[in-house]
Amino acid sequence: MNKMQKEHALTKNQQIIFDLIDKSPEPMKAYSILFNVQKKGIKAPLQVYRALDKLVEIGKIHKIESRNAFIACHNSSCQVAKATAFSICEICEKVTEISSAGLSKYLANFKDKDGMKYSKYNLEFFGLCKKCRT
Amino acid sequence: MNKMQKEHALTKNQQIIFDLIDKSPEPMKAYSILFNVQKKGIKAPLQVYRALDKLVEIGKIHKIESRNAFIACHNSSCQVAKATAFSICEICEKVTEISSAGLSKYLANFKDKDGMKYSKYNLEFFGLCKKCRT
DNA sequence: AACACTGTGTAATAATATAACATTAATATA
DNA sequence: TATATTAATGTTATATTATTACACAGTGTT
Repeated sequence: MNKMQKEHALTKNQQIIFDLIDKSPEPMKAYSILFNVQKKGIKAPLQVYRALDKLVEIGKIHKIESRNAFIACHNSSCQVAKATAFSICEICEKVTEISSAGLSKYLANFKDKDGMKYSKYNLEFFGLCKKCRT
Repeated sequence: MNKMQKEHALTKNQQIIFDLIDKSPEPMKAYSILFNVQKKGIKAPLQVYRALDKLVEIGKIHKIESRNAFIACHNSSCQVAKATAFSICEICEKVTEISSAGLSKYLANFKDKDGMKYSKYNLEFFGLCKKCRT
């Protein structure tokens, strides 16, 4: 734990929404989040989207782009959301964050034809999970 | 050209929409497509989405998930949309399809912790393009 | 105090995508 | 040829996802 890397204190709305996503076994969609936090006083879509934007920015959650849904980061080293990879089951829609040193190293070092390197990426793998394969 | 691999004949709507996307120097969004083809008799969003779905399915176009936009496939070998990679400039939004044998081989062979292999994936790299870097 | 910055609350609306139903065209097979 | 089947179309309405615009509150500076 680096003291310089101050733990980002969440605001009330951010904390409520992060807790909900973090508890969820599956990615949550914005309006489903909204529905679930209305009893806590968060009434409008914008309140949800603002918290989501911030949580994504600081790397506490990730957006699954192909599903328009959000998942808590389970990659402890992930302070900033800049290099993400997921596996997605096309039947049950289970999503798992992939943390593979080899993969992240390969992608972080990947250069395109012009020799350009990219520090930020998002990768989504699709297939069938163990359960759904049987 | 394999005779068994019949060239998919596009229907009228599919052809109109493919031509438009193919001509476009940048990814196009569904409602922008709709606006542009209304003079050709395509009047409703659903007509556009149906054509887009089919075109994606047969690999003639790809969806840029992080942008909700569509780009024509420029990877001649891409008969089916199952393994895609793009670079996206965060300033000018220029999108380029990456065709790297090394990358696609690496990803096609990637196994997660459970030994699971995925035949389908989508990868989006973010950064600054040449022009925007200067 | 004045200012900048971040977050909040609220209403309205924009942008993206699908459901449901009726019809027509294309393909296949009896 | 007839008929069954599948894929595509046309249309209306609606669902889902996300942002704009504006007013205000808290915190930390200068």
